[in-house]
Amino acid sequence: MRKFRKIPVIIGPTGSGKTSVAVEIAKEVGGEIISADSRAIYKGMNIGTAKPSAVEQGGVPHFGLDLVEPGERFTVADWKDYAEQKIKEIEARGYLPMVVGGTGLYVDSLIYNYQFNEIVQKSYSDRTEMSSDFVVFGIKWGTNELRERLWQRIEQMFCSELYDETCKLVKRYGWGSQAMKSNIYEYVWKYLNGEMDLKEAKEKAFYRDYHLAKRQMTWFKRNDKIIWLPLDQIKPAVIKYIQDE
RNA sequence: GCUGGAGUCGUCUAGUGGCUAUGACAGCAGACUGUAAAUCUGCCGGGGUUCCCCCAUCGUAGGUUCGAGUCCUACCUCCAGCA
Repeated sequence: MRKFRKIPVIIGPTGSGKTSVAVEIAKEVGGEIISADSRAIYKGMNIGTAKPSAVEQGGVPHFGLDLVEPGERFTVADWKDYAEQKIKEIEARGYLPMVVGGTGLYVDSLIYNYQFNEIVQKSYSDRTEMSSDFVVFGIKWGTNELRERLWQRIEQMFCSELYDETCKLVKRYGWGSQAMKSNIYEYVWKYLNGEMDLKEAKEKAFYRDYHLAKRQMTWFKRNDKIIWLPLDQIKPAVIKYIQDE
């Protein structure tokens, strides 16, 4: 059994290509993926959250998907406990845990070992050094390239499967939960109801995505230990890092 | 060609004689340790010594007025209707 010294973490804004590159790496090094994504935890939200499909998972075990129903309470603290548990389990089986996702708060709760015992307002400046158990790789894109990718993704997403998914979600959960309101489902629904034309719905969905990507980048900028690389250099860099250990 | 309507920031928009030209979207930057794809903040005509100061600005050019985005005249552009 091989013992890895550090757990690779792959982060990046939405639409940066985390999922596919992580799966490729996992296949080569015997990895299993823990998703750090606050939307992928919800059952029934698949296309609209760009959750990796069975095909996209490519046989690599994924954790952190479909944990709760929309509207159910699931906090950072819950996610941190879950992720730590999974890391132990995966390592016990002799595989490499990989943390992959764009929810900065989730990732930081793990790599900075946030304590949630008591509810105290803390800030970024209060936190301690990043844990040496992890190495963080960030997928870097130029503004225009990322915008183009996000737009392409929106164009592909708007299809009958997404419409079906939206209708099911609305019927089952309504609009009460934050999970529903925060997504592109709102615009899909308005389009389906004739409140927006297709162009407008896609535009709004795109802006929501892009704004999210910007906020994610603002968050990640605080961590100067992140190794930023273009998408096509992530895989070789991560594999080299693992093999050199 | 005639008649009517309209031209305000990248886009849409408020404004009908009075202090500093609204608001939204987009854009930029930032905060954020218990639902974070959430929530929240600043900038957003140009320049500077940036809690302040200077200059510019509502299609263009004039005019009326103490004072004009607002009223008047001409011209330009767009839209609608009539020819």
